[in-house]
This record gives sequence, structure tokens and C-alpha cells, in this order.
Amino acid sequence: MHMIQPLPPLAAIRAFDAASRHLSFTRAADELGMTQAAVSYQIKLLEEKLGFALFVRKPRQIELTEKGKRLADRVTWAFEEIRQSFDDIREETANTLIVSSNTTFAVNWLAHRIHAFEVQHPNLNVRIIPYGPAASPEFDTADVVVSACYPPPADWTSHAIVRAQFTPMLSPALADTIGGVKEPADILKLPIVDARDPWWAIWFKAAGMPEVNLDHLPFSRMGSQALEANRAIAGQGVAILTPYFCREALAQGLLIQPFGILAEVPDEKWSLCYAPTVRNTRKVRLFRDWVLAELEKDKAAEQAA
Amino acid sequence: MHMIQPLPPLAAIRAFDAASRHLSFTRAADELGMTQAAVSYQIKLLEEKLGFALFVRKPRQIELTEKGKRLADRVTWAFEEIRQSFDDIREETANTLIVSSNTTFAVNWLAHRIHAFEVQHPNLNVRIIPYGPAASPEFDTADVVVSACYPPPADWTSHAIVRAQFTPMLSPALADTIGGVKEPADILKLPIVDARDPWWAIWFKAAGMPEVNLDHLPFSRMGSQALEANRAIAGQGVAILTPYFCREALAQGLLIQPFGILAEVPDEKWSLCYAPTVRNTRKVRLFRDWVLAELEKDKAAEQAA
DNA sequence: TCATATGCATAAGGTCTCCTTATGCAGGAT
DNA sequence: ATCCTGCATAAGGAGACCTTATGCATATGA
Repeated sequence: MHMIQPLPPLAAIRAFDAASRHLSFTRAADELGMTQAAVSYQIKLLEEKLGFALFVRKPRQIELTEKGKRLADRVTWAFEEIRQSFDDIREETANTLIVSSNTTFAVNWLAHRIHAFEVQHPNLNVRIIPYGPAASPEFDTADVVVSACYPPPADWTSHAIVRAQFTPMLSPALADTIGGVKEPADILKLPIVDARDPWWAIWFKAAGMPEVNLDHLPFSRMGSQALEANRAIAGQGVAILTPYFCREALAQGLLIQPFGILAEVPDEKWSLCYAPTVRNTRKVRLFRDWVLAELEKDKAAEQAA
Repeated sequence: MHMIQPLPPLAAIRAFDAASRHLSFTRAADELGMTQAAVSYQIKLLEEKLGFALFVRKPRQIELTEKGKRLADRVTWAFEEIRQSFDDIREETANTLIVSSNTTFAVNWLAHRIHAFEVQHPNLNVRIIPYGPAASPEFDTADVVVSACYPPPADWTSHAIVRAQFTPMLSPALADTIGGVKEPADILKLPIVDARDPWWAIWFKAAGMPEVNLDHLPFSRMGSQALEANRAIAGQGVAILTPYFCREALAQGLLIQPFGILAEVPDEKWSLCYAPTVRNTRKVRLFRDWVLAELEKDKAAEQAA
């Protein structure tokens, strides 16, 4: 008995909604960006589908019928809800910046700088989502991704921000235990933090010792320079780290960098990237410009030193 | 700063609503009576307009994104509200019968019979709206109109139900005051209820007295036979009434009809009419059939007598 | 492990809805 | 009495929207 009635055409319902609020086809058409004739057409269509009149046409105005009135109340409310839903989401989207960053960059770079950005743009809401070595960046949900290994989708914009350069680091105390680290081979006398890190082989090769193989050593795969740096600072071993991310520790004497030799692979670098769909949004522009400016400041400081 | 954003295309929103409920484009398409490709197309469209993803595509299923989820909750609710609104109106419309009837027919015919109809169809809700001599039938809002003078819109269906026949009626007591009403001229000896009723002239002409003119007499325009009949029964004067509507009063001896002569104009009659849009609705069919059946019963009874 | 089935994405193409333009008409406004 | 406003209607066209056909990835089943 109760057949599910399909909804009347939505375009007609929308026209009805507008007309019922304005009590004028002309003004409704104006709101909807179409002509009076179109509204008239849609309303008539709807009335025919329903089988009863929604408006009483009077000389220079229209009135809602009894049924029209009751329908209009609820329909208008529903449309308002839909409109609000999209507005809310839009606003939230515009003001919330989600950054998916690998842990290294998040901890060693973003963490202590982002506050300045937030102060500068108080209406922006920044959420940083670090991803560990096992996980991959949230290309689906993040506005901006900072990634080293995972290439973004082809059409994304990408900015190289930090070159992937690695060199051994250790605590001064640990170096002293063997009377200082003077040549690359000295490293082999000390414990290694994360011996399986592929950068070791690259570095030893760059240091003229292509035959070194650390695979037999005990290792713990940390995957994040933040943790490895901490272990190195604690004197637990030699870590292979990116100097740029250790500036603080080096300056404070917590770590020393025994050699100028840097392991580097041409195409490896950290990059900041984002989808074309968000390229021109305010929040992404602000963040990108801020990151690049920060990097410039660092580079200038480095050259001054 | 706050530009009013136009809503995304409604078709896309509807597709999103269905897809979010089913968590499947295929099933959503099924519900909407279209193809999977169409839903996929609409969702993609919507996502592009919004600038962010609503679904995460996984191998054999889809998932709502965070934002998608929040949108879906509200949008689904709004659509449900719209659907319900129309359903409610439809159901109410199907079960409510509005009869706009002139007062004469409403009081003398419908009033005491309608109850049987209501008992017979308990789910129908009948509202009778009588209109007086000054007003016109509610062609706009009523499902069915009973009218004598006002012609319905051209495309309406119309059933002749009662011929407009008039003849003088009075109370036996009033007749006795002049020793009985034996010939038309006797009427002139008595007070007349509503002397300006045009039917008097027509009747006197039919009675062979074309020269009679009652315009000089005092009158009160009642406009409804129900009231005129009551005054006649109360002995206040002679009224010109339709015998069919006085059957009860005549049978009970409250009124007498002194002459068989009937005033009649070929095209004048009461008719029951309704718009083509409601012609095939259950409620109108039931009511029309019931009225016609009642009339048949009366006709049969009359012929038996 | 391979073959099959399922579900979404995409491209090309057609259709039919929906809108516009143009005009008529009725009744207030001046 | 004339103009003007606002809705109705007809004819015609454009483009949104849907369909068909196909590809692809992955879960499923033998």
C-alpha cells in the first residue's frame, strides 16, 4: 500500500523554496539567477506533480495556499540546513590547515617554529600530523605534505625545502672515549645507532671506504632523526644525521660533527607539496610562503656564519 | 568578506546523500534509478566544486572522509525532512476531502447525510465549507464544489445533481389564517418571506399571473433556503423553496406545498464539480459516487411514493 | 595460484530537462 | 484612461546529466 514516492524534481523544489520566501516569482528568479519564466515553469511543474496548487495567483502578487504554507516552512528549513552545512564545512576548510609531515621534519623543524606562524595568523587552525617510518603521508586528507621518500601524486606542486645530506654525529663524551674521532675508520670503533640505515653505506663510500658493511651489527630501526639524535646526544652511539636539523644541538655542543663529508643522493630531498585543488587557497599560500621564508632566513644566517 | 556561496548542484548533493547512506555508488545509483557511472560523475563533480574529497576510494568499497561524514549527517537529515514534508502533505491531501458547497445544499442535503459517508470511510476526513449568497465557491482550495450560480472553470467535470425547481411553501397554520391557500392569488394575502427572490416572478408567470410584482413588499434577503424554510415553518410567511430540499418538513407536516406548479429555468440546477487534477483521486471518486447514489435512492423513493 | 567477480573511474556520445526569449494578459498605480 | 508591474505561456536552444562501453585494481573462490 505504501509505495515510496520519489521526490519531485529538486530544481522545482528549490524554485518553490525561493518563491515561498520572497512571495514573488520575479524576486525568486533573481535570487536563483534565472528568469521569472523559469520559476513560473518550475512551480507549475511542481504543482502538477503534486496535484494541488501551492500558490494562489493574485493580480500583482502571489500567496501561498494552506498546503503551500505548510510545505514551505519545512522545505525552507531543510534547504537552510543544507546551505549551512556547506557553509560550515567551507569555512572550516578555509581556516584549518592540515600538514602531514614525516616525523623528522615535524619534530626538528616545524615543532618549535609553528607557534610563530600561528601567532601571525590567529584565525588559522594548524594541525600537524606526523607520520612515522612505517606509515605514508596522508595525501588524501592533508592540505600540505612534507615528505622525503613518498612521491606525491603527479599533478601536485612540490617545493624542495631541505636537501637530504647525512653525516655522522656523536656526543663529545663518546668521542672522547676513543680519544676523539679523527678519521672515518674511527667510527667503526664505536657503537652505531641504527646500523641498518642505508645512508651509512652511502656516506662511507663518499668517505672513501666503499667496503664498509654494517649489516652484522645490532641495530634498532628508529626511522626518525629526532629519536636517533637523542640517542646520539645521550652518548649511546654514532648516528648518521642531517646537519641542518642538528643546528641547535651542534651549537650547544651536545653533538659534534667530526667530518665535513656529506652523503648525498642527487634526487633525495625533503619537499613540501600540495594538490592543485588547494594551491591557491589562502591557508596554503600563507603556509608555503612562511616555510620558504623561514628557510631563506636560515640560509642567510648560515652564510653569515 | 562573506560572499554568499551558491549551493553546489542539487543533483550532486542528492547523489552524495544516497551514496553516503549506502556507502556504495552502485547501490546509491540503484536507489536513484540511475547508473553507477552517473553517481561517480556527480560525486566527483561535487568534490571538485568543494575542493576536497568526500569519499576515500578503497578497492571494493568507499569510505566517507572526515568532512564527508560531517556533511553527510546534516545533508541526509535535510533530505529526509524534505521527503517527509512531501509525504505528509501527500497523505493528508489524499485523506482530506474539502467540499465547498452553497449553504442551501450544505444545510438541507449534506449536513444530515454526510455522517453515513464518514462512517463508511473512516480514514477520510471531510470538511464542508458552506459559502453564503455573497461569497463564491472556493474553486482554488476545495476538492469538490457544489454550486448553482457560479460556473466552474472550463475544464472541470460537472454533474447535474438537483434541478432548480421552486414553488411556494408555508406552514399549515398560516394557511389556515385565510381559510386555506387554494389558488395562486391567495398567496398575495399573506406575508412573503424574501419578496425579492427572483423566483417569485418566474413562479407567478408559470402560474398564469405574469403581472404580479412583489418589489414593493418588505423583504429580507436570506439567500439560503435553510433559513427561509425555517421562517416559513415558523409561520412568518410564504417562502419559495425547492420541494426536494423540503421533503422532511413536508412529510412531517411542518410545511405544505399548496400547488404542483413549479418554477424552473432550463439551465439552472445545482451541480457537483471538480477539477481534472483530482478527478481520479480516491477521495473524489468515493464522494461523487456516494452523492450520485444517494440521489438515485431518493429518486427511487419518490417514484415509489 | 590462477581465474573470476565486484566496484569505481573514465571517455564519448546522446537526450531531454531546464532555461531563455518573446509575448500576452490582468489588474493596480498615476 | 494609460501605463506599469508581475505572472502565464509558447517556442526554441543549450548544456547539464545520464548512458553505454571499457579499463583497472583487488577481493574472492576453485
